[in-house]
Amino acid sequence: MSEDIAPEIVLSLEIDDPALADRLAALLGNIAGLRLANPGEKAAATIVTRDPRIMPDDIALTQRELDVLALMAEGGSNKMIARQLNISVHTVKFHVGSLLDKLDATGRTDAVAHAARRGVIEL
Amino acid sequence: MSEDIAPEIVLSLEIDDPALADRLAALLGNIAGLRLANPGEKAAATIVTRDPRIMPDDIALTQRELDVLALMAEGGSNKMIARQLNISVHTVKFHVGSLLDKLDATGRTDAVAHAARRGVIEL
DNA sequence: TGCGAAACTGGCCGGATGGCCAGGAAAACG
DNA sequence: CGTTTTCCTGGCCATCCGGCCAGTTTCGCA
Repeated sequence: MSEDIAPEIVLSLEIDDPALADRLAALLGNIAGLRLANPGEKAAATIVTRDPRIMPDDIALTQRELDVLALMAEGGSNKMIARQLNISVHTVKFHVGSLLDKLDATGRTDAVAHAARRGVIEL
Repeated sequence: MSEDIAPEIVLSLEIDDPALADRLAALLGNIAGLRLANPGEKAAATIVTRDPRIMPDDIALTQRELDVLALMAEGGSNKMIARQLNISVHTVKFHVGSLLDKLDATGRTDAVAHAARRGVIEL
């Protein structure tokens, strides 16, 4: 009988789907040694949905665009990216333009943010 | 269409701390309507640890810098940010400069990426 | 009361960025 | 073979970005 301390594990929920969130909350609501976090409370762990938001086919990124995008996320300038990929700055600009278009972004920063949100890249 | 009455929720664990992972696995192991994912199995949700990588005090961001940073992450240009915050473009540049310095970033895109990685902002 | 930090503003300028134009080369596919 | 897609390159140019200089105001705190 280890009746010493009750190391209650606090879990927080970050689930978009309301139905799933409700079911999880109901299942986890009354388990000994486990508790759901109150709003604002810091939790030991978080339950999240790992839904890789799927990219519509019509805005699928080409391999080269993914290459450029990855280097953009590392803070690389067009010149640096060009050197990395052994292509000209013009070509980098071309791919960046396509990325801005496909990701519906206003600039390279927005493009990286959008891509990260969609799970296309991992920061 | 025969729909299951008891749609088992499959959860996967992504916990670094072995002790915490074990305790969670034990607690969640025998709950009706809930199951832990087998290796490779895709889960409805994932339990992760949210370690908010703490920002060293010497590079703590001021409130205004956080304001600017948030708008940067939305893809805002200096001009747009200036309008949003009712300050001049010069002031925005001033804060952006501080952010690049504190976040050790080469540009605004890199700054947003760094901030997101450190958990300073949420994309 | 004085001092420092934060916020704010300005000018200047080299370089980066993004949009537009126009093409060429190679591979896949019907 | 012709067509499409992807990748690649160039020029031109308006705008944006970021770094440098210098300044004022406001606020909290010693």
